[in-house]
Amino acid sequence: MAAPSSTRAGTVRMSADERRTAVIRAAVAEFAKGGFNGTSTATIAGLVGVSQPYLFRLFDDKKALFLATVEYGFQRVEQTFSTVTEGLQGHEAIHAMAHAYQDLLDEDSDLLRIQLQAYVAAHDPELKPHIRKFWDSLDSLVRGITGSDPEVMTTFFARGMLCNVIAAIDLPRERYFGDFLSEDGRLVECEICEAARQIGPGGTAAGSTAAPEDPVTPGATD
Amino acid sequence: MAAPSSTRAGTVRMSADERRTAVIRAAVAEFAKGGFNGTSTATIAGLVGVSQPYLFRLFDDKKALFLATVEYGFQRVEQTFSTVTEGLQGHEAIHAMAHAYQDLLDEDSDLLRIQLQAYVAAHDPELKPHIRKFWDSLDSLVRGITGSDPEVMTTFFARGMLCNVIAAIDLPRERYFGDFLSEDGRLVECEICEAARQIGPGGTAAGSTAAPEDPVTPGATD
DNA sequence: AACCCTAGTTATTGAGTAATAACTTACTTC
DNA sequence: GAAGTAAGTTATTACTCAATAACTAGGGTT
Repeated sequence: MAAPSSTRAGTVRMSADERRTAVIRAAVAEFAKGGFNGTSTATIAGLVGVSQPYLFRLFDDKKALFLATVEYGFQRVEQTFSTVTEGLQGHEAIHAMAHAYQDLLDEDSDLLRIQLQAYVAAHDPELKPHIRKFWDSLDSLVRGITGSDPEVMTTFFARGMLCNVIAAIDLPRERYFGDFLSEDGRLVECEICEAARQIGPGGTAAGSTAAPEDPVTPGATD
Repeated sequence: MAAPSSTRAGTVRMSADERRTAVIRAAVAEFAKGGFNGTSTATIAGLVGVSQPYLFRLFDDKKALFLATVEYGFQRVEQTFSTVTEGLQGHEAIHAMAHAYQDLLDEDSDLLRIQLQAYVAAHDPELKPHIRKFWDSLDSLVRGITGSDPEVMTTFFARGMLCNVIAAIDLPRERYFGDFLSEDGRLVECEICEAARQIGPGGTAAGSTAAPEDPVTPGATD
């Protein structure tokens, strides 16, 4: 295993794929803050320690970079859902997902904020079809777990969007979700449960938040 | 009543207040599309038929213009809620608000989209306190009607945020709300009803959508 | 050692954009 | 009708930013 060589400026030299991954990771944080129009490619490049023009050899243009970043964000959410629902079904699985998503408020609010950024960026006709695709993918995943129960689907996504807004404007989470938390901070009862209980085995969910695997580099040794 | 005189370029001459109103109305549409960073002051100025520098005599800077526009958007929503709940209380009032908000999807989706734009713009520390104030104002209004019932509050705002996203990425409204519509297109049953029924008089709501008065010019003769 | 491929750089351009300054035109009022 | 005030303009600045072009350097392979 050759030691990674470094360029003149001290930057470690990587394969294009590795660099792309690094860029996307940094871009999540920046785009989550500034959105598509409020984030410069120079800022992202600076964050990963690479020159601004080099970004355009890794990505066709800014939109491609943005889309790759948003896709990564959605994938991480999907992976979180997949992880926390492993071995669960029906009510318990839904409960676990809702719980996990709310926990992202504390653990990785960038994932929530970049979703909102994606939605507003969807005004661009070039971006919109891709962003709808990401949404649909998430919808499919959840739909499979809820059994397409329309009430549960609506409530689940509605509450998710409220989480996103809470993250964006930094509202205290307890304002809208606090009453469903027990003293250990875990979600114990909610309307999703109410509806979900009808479609699967009941009981108190054993939902715990798993640190989501990174979908950009499936087998990466960080 | 003197006929409005026109300037050399054919633009009608207005009082500063009237012009500010006109600017804000145009700005709603533009900011709803492009957001704070994606909308140029020149575009807005062009839309109202005024030179770009003149905007800065009507508003301190771009942020002030944006905030005035967002405030206007929130006020219109509040006014819609006030109008449709007139004479109603409890379950019926909540139902009417939920109904009215969903109807904005078809009637004035800019009001929903500019909300999302406000939320993402709240990353700016100068804007955030104002935007939270707008949110809190809306929260108070709804809270007064729900009697602060936490479950209803959460469900109501959650569904509202889902509406916003549906407007932004142009999802078919039926996907998440369609099952609660009867053949005449009106909302007939939803979870909000379920929860709301507990806090007020039951029955089928007679909610209808009122065209909201314009809060920018309270007594304007358009 | 000559070649080639890939990672990366510097320099530059051209367009867009918020904001300022200084000027002009119209209405009002004495 | 002169003077003041309020509405609006043109011209300009200082800056940011995406994207291109052209160049450099490292590491294999033959």
